[in-house]
Amino acid sequence: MATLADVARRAGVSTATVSRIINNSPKPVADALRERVLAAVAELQFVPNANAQQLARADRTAVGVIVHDVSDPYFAEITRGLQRVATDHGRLVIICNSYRDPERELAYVDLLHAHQTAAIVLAGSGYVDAPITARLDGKLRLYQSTGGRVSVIGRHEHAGDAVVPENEPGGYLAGDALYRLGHTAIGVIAGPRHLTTTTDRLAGLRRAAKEHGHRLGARQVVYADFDRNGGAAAAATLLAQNPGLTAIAALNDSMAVGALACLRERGIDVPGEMSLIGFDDMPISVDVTPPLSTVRLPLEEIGVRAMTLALREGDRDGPLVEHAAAKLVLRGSTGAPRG
Amino acid sequence: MATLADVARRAGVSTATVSRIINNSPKPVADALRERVLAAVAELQFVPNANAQQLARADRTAVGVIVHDVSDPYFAEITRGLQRVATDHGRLVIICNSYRDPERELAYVDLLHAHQTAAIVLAGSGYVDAPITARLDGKLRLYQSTGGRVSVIGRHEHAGDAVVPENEPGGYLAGDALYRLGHTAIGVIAGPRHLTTTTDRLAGLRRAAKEHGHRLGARQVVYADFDRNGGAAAAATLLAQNPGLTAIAALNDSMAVGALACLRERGIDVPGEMSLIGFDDMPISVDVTPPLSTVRLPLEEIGVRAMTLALREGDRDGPLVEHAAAKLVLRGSTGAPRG
DNA sequence: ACCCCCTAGGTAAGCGCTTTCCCGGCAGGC
DNA sequence: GCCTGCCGGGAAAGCGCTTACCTAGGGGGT
Repeated sequence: MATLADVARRAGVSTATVSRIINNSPKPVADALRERVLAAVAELQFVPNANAQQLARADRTAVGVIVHDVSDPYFAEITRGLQRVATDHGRLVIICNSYRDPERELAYVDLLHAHQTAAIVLAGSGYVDAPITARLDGKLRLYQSTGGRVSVIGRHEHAGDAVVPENEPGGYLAGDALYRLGHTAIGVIAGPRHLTTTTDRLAGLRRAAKEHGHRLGARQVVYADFDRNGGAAAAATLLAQNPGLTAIAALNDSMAVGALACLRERGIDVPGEMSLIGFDDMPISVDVTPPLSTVRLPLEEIGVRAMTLALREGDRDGPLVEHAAAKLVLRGSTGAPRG
Repeated sequence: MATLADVARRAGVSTATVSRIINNSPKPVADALRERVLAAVAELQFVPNANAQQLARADRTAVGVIVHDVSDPYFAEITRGLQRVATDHGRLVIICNSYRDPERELAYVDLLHAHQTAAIVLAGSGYVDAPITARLDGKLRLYQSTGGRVSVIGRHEHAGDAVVPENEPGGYLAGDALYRLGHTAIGVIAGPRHLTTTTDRLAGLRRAAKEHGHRLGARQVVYADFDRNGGAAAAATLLAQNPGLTAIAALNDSMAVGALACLRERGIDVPGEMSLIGFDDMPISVDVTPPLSTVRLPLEEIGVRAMTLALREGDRDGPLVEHAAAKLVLRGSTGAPRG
């Protein structure tokens, strides 16, 4: 492990000179020296210790990202946007998966704080639980008070900037579309109860129901895990609990795909006998049969905007909140109920 | 930004004592003091500076992961396995996306080296280009010489441990299956030319062709970008260049899905008029219509094994190389050629 | 010819921790 | 009652860098 001092000794100069050269600081250095030092760096294969650099400079370079799970396409797409912007700014990104565990999320905030990251981006961490939210908020504020920036994707109930996807309006869009088509018996495949993404989207659906003179009864809503198999199981439950069902709204596309598989298995034609609508507009939605009607959220763009906020200089104008609009995308999985 | 010294002052003890307490070092400390210090830590909301800790301790904690793109389902699944193991070991994971750019990959190796990560896991970085491979190898060796561990997913041509997916045998499996069904005019949608994943899988396909008394001509192989749209475009090219084609092998499932979309668009029945086989067995493969025949690679398990290797203590027995077997999965997208 | 100032490089003081070494005091053994 | 040994705690030396400050020359202006 060659150090700066080794290089300095080798080149016969002081460590200050070496430091200046490798950081190409504005201070002028004679070409001869520069060459000699660079040669020494190469010979010794010197790689500066980033920890020492950060400590000495007191600057913050990397940015931390906490998501539920990068392997979930929803977060994968957001992450892609986050990464792109960070990379453009020459920032290293540290990605942490919380796996929807609030405690793990809290631990990661501490960790990223301890590592002096320049910013923390939280994606998808809207918890219904108030104590959790308060603790998270406390940690984030502390982090901010030491100079860190925070940017949240989801409900804006934390310190820091936010880009909030229109989940409630999106839910409304889905419900409204179904009711307009003439459906009256609608089943909902919801996500985990403790996430605001679930409660918000569901609230939108309920608003649409009300507006059309209906309501969603307890057995019309089944909670699942935001993944394909959860969706398939929930669809089965829904079918069993609601004999006259003509439409299903899933709160994300993964679950909708699972529901579709369940329906196919039972020989229920979509959209002939059952309409199905998803949420998010994942890339795969267009490739299933029939292609999935859904509510589109500009995920990658959300990531881009969140990282842009996280990297902006100065927050003199206080926290910024941006909204990302939901848009209805009608494809082949929805239609009017049969006669 | 409260520091250790602040806490010490506040509690009226030396920094050494505070350090011992927060790290609960084996050295005994009187309970009264401990309480006082802990109280001070809480009041000041002290969060230790991880950079300073790493510098002082000279230990390595985080582990770095370099993948092409986490938002690609292939890498998402591998990453999930990597993460799980790392988390179980209490390690922070730093994920870096190289976007298949060798230069960026090299830069990331330096970066992770500089940050004193305990290990670097490289996923998917098999480049056909020899100079690139050599440079990568040089950097990895240097990193190893300073105590870092390296673990590679893919061809084993680097220093360090490796888990190598059986790409060539997998390609053979796909080709063999097609020829056995009676196909003779087979088109191939390959990945980027500069990746060994492409060349290895293609080599397997060629071996199968040869064994069955055929060969793959230049216009039977089209290179694309390992993504859906690349696959769709390649399928169109293949169709145009090979009038009598009865089967297509795509070198990954994303491209196969794209090809499927292309065929559907043109009203070509799968598998009636055209058989299609993919590679990887992505989660979505079972949800398209018809479900995709493919070659399964245990991706998450590959991730698990790679991280396990990366985290193992001591390498007294030299680098370890493990293989991950490919397995043929026949579903609905393949059949015998029509009459 | 003198002075001043600018330039190139070195010296050394940190950055926030950890840890070795040392010291004072107490208990126990003889 | 004195010495030994142990225990709790502090002082201080780093870890590998950066950078403010200082110094020694050398060139130009008058």
